[in-house]
Order: sequence, then C-alpha cells, then structure tokens
Amino acid sequence: MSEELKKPYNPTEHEESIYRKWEESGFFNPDVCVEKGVTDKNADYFSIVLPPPNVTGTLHMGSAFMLAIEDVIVRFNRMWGKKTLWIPGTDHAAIATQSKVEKLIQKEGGKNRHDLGREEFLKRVEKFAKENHDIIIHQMKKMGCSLDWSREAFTLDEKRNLAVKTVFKKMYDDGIIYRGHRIVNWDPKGQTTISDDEIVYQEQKTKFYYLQYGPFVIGTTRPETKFGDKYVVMHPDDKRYASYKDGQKIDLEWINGPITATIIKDESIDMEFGTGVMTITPWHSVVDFEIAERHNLDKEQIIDKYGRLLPVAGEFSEMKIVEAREKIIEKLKKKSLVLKEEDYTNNVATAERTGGFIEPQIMNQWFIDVNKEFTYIFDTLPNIKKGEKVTLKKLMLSVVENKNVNIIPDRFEKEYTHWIENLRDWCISRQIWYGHRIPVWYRSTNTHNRSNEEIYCGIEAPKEIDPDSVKTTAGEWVQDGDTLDTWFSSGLWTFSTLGWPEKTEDLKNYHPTTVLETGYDILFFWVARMILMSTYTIGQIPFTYVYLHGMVRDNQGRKISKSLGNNIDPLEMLAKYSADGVRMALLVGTGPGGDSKISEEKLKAYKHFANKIWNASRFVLENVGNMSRFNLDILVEKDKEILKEFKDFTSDITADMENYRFHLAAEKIYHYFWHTFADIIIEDCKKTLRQTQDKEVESAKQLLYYLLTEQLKLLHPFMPFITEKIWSMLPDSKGLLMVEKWPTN
RNA sequence: GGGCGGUUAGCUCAGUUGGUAGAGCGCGUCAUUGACGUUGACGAUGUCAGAGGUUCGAAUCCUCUACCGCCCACCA
Repeated sequence: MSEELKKPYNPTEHEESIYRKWEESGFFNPDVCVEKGVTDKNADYFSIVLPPPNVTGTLHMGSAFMLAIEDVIVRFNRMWGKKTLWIPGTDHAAIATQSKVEKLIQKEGGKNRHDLGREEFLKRVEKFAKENHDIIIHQMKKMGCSLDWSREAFTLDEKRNLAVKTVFKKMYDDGIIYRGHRIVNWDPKGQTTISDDEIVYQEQKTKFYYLQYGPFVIGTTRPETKFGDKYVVMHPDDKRYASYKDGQKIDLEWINGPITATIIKDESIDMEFGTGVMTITPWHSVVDFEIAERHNLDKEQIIDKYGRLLPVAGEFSEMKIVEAREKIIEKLKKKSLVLKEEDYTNNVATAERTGGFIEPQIMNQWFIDVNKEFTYIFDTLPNIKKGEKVTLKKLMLSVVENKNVNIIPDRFEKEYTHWIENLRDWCISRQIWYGHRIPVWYRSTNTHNRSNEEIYCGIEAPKEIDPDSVKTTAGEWVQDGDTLDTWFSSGLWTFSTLGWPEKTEDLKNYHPTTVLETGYDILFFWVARMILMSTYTIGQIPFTYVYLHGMVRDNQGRKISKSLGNNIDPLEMLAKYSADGVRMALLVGTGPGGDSKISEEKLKAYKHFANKIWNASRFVLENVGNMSRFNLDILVEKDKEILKEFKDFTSDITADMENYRFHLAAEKIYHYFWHTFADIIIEDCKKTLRQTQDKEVESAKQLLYYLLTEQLKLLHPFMPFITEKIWSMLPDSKGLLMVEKWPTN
C-alpha cells in the first residue's frame, strides 16, 4: 500500500500536483481524448461555455458555486464518454471595468480619463484587466475546473472583435440596428447611456408638490423639469375636465412668467392618481416622450448632460438639479402657485456601476430594434421557417415556448417570456472608451451643416482614408467614438468562442452548445441576448438547456456583500476546507434555482467527509492486498445482495446526474459512502476478515475493493482531487480517474 | 401595479412521478487504544404556515388566507 495513504489526508499537499497531472494529460481538450483513445471517435458531443467572469475583480463564492456545478456537469459527461468541451474565457465588462479604473486613477493621482487621453487610459485599463484575469484563472484552477485552456477566449480579443463587427454590420444592413434620437437612460456621473437592465432603483423620500397650473392643479416630484411644460394632459373620459377640449389653448402664469399651454387628452393618464392632470416633459421622461410621440408634440431639452439646467430655465440656468429644485419651489411659493406639499417615497433610477442618478434624455444613439420585421433566412430552427417574417422578439419567444431551449427550473420560462414580451429597443451605444468600438464612420460633406452626413458601416474602415488619421476636417471619414454595450459581445459568446465568423470544425461540432449554466440574476442580461444573437446570426439556438443556479448567501440568508462584512474569500476557504470540501458544501442541498446558504459549519462537514473517504480507502487497501481485477462471480450470497443494491444505487445516481439533480446525487453518494459503505458494509466485513482464508473472506475483499473503486468514480465529479489521488494509489492503478468510464450496469 | 417563489426538527435546508417525513450542524446517553475522535452505536425533537377540496391515501395536486422574499414596471 502507498506510504502516502498511511498519513492523514492533506489536500493542499496534493491538489496542485493533481491539477498539473490533469493539465499535462491534455484530457481537458476533447480532441486529445479522442486522439489518445479515451473517448470514442464516434461519441456524441457535449459542450458548455463558461460564463466569462468580469475582469473587474476576482472570484467570489458565487463564482465558486457556479464553477462547482459546471465542473460536475463537465466531468460527468466526460466520464460518460462524450466528447466534452468546456470553453473558458473572461469578460471585459466595459462600463464596470472602466469605472473601476477611473476610480483607481482618481485615487492614485487625482486624474480623470480625459487627463490621460483615450490611448493612455486604455493601456491602464488593459493592465488592470490582465492582472485580474490572471488571478481569476488561478482561482479556477484551484477549484479543479476541467476547462480546455487551449480554447480560452476574451470578449474583447481580436477574434471576438471580428465577430462583433460582423454581427453589427449584418444587423445594420438588415435595418435591425438603427441610429436615432430616442429617449435613453443617461448617467450624468458616468457620462454615458446605460441599458434598462443596468439601472438600480432606489427608494428615496422626496416631496410631492401640488402646483397651480392655470385652471388645473398638477402634481410633481420634479419641479425643476417644468420650465418647458406647455402641454397639460388628462384622460379623455375624466368628467372633471370634460369642458376642456383636446388641442385647446389656455394662457396661464408659470415659473418665469406667462405662457400658453395646450390641452392634450390621452388614455395613459391615471385618473385616480393625484389630480388626474399632469404636464409633460418629453425630453426627460419616457412616458412623456411616448405621449409626445403619439400626439406629435414639441420636445424641448431642459437639463444638459451634466445635470444642469439650460437657458430655458431663465434665472435658474446653469444650476444643478437639486439646488434648482428648492429655489424653484421658493419662487413658486412666492407666486402662490404651490398649493400643497406631501411627503412621498418614489423609486429613483440610479446607474448600477457609478451610482449616478439617471436622467432620461433624448439623444442620438444606436439601437437594436426588437420589433422590426425581417425575413428569416435560415431553415435550421424547428419552429421558424425560412422566408417567414419574424422579429427578434418573436425569435426569442419562439425557441423557449417550443422547448427548443429548456430552462431549468422551468418556472423561469414564465419569467423569461414575460420579460421578452415587455422588451423595448435595446440601446447599444456607450460613451465610454473601454469596449468594442462601433464599426461606423461618418463624413460630413459640409463642415457647417452636420445634417449632411454620410454614414459608412463596415468591418474595416472605409478605404479612402488613413485609419490612423485623427483629423476631423471636412471630407474625412471619422469613426464613431462610442463603444458597444458589453452584453453585445457576450451575446455572441456561444459561437464567437467556437471561431465564428470563420466556418470552423468546432462550430460545426459543438454548436448549439448542450447546456448553459448561469445565475438566474442574468437570465435577462445574458441568456436572452444569447438567444437573440444566435438565432438571428446563425439560425441556431445557442444551447438546448439552461441550468440556472441561485445566489450564494450567508447562513442567515443574507446576500454576500462588502458592507455587511460577510464576504467569504473562496481562496481562503479552499485552503482551509479543500477544494473538494468547498465544492460539496456548495452543492449538497441546493437545487436548481435555489440559493446556497454557506457557512463554515457546512464547509467543515464536507472536509470531514473527505477525511472519511481517505480513511475508508486506507482500510480497504490495507485489507485487500494486491488486487488486480475483480471477480464478482465468487461473491457469497449476502455480498451479492449488497452488490445488487449498489447497482440500483448507481442507476439512481446516474438518473440524477442526467437530469441535473446534482444536489440529490451529491447527498445520496455522501450518505451511501458514509452510512452504508463505511458504517455497515465495512463494519460487517471487519468481522469476516478476521476469519482465516475461505470463501467469505475472499468475497469480502472483492466486494470492498469493487465498491470502493466504483464509488470513487461516482464521487469524482463532485470531489475530483481526493478521488483522483486515491485512484492513483490503487494496486491496479492505471490512467487517470477523470477519463474512466462512468459506472453502468 | 404586474409576475414568480418560499413557509418541513433548535439552526440551515432536502424531499424527482401523491404511499403515514429526511440530511448536516446542534443536543442527550453510551462505546472505543486495531481505517478514521475530522469516530461509532443508540436516542430525543416536527398536528410538513392556516383553512377547505380532490383521492383508498397529500408535505407533494387544486382553491382561498396569512406572513416572508425576489424580479419586473413609464403612477406623474
């Protein structure tokens, strides 16, 4: 028996060298598995992409949870005999990364990005991204992830950039991407637009003012936007205002003097709310914008992109919003136009990354039109025919409704559908520097009139110009300064990582991917967008299954956050409780969609389990001698019974594994190993083994050895390190456990 | 306002297609120098949130109620 096995199990001593052995074997790469004959060359393909971690920081317990589940899936499929590919990568995370670095340079030298300039700043961001990338990769290896590193990708590398530009151009040519003056979420702090999903609503206590507006009383929380309000809107059925007609003009005294207002009747008005009358500010409110569009009304900008009032505000011009609000109310009070003020709590929109208060603005931006009809050119989707008129929305709904894409747990299918139905055009341009540059160039034919502008969209810059030219004189092509929303490139991830737009073997073999495993919090951000991009661009679903996991919480069920101080560093936990222990603790008892509550007690429990496995293995190997192969035919009757039960147990575990019930499989194998194998079978065998040579002793040895080796296989996806280590110490050991065949009956 | 979950042992949670409840930690008693004290044996603890219904039978299916949580949304 191996000398190592006589000592207590020391994970830190073994984990690194085991991982190195796996890497050196090349078996993380399915091509190598086929080449070396461990995987049949006609085997089915299994593929999964790693949700690329943001290079904004290092991994947290949530990432560890994700990695644990995915590595279980991958190792199971590899042992099951499939050509199994797990593609690694990281995400540049545009705004998130840029704003981190901006904070850093502010802290270091009190500078902002404009002090450095675009090129210099980007170098700084890339350095930051590289540092985090390296730490992240290290962490993933520590977790034992069997990722094919030879295929690693980055959302902002050259190949992915080509994919992005190619999709952009295709969408542009199809009229799905358009540029237009639409209302967008403007973050005055980050000086960029953001998408609806990047908004975080915060409750804020404010005042609700009732203002006299001619013959009407209007309610508002934002008097500072009211300067340009010259439309007063009410419901057409509101009897209180029946005497006023749509389009009627009225003169009234307002903030900076007399104005003429126009009455508009619109059904979107809630008669129950406030006085049932409101004035509108189309430039700075989505609802108001839509009313204005319906009635073809004028729109006027009141607030600039730094959050200051424009000259339309008269004496309040140049003031910041908060300051102006008070002063305006003071003035209105003096004019006796404030009738009442109430305390009010409303949800204010803030930017997720910068914390800035979102100010809706009408801006000229790039959008993806989700409702635009186009002719579908692929005949590869089961429920959408070639030549059929579709919209992106329809594509996204269809593949989930028809179960081409299956979400686990399926309750999220309802949430998905609901979300898509309410989806609006996706604003994809960002006024930041870190990201994929929009592949569009402009040339004004007349320097004095920017409306005479030529637009060129292409993978490469238009030929007539020197691409390095930064001159902006008339007649020169100038590239759009904006970059793309980070989710644009993430949306392509399943096929861009496989080499698209090149027609690669990988793309042919591994797409659609088999399963996507990710957190339910990014179902809309990411999963929906991958479905959009993949069905539109290549006519394929991106994946057949979506397995959603929950959030990792502390033992009180709270979110892990820095401010609560309940942050757990995965590397620290791995060092303390072993990778195998951490993986098990995260997995047991947390089903799909469920939140994993993690505590040191739980981690401790599964470290103990690793110890139990080690010691039980030692007992078995000490007693069986130099076993070279099984002969289960010699088992005595009672051992045959145990063997039969074990086979049933194996089938049960296999069924759980195939049906994404890893939490059950993990718990069952744990329970069987400890409380059936160790507590009952081994204990009984102890008595048997004390006998002298006879049938029963030989039977017990065969049984013990067989059960141990088979259980190592069942345990391997969950606890890869310790099982691989013990496997290497078996008397008839050959090859790596990671590519052993999964037990079947 | 709309949608989706949850409510099971002291705590954290499982319970796949309905068959009179399980795990870990914790607790109690005992055992053991022989794989392991990161141990073993035995044990206590639950009207499975409440009410009604379907069924031979419900934690599990249906309806309602209560409380907790999450997500979405343009109530000025």
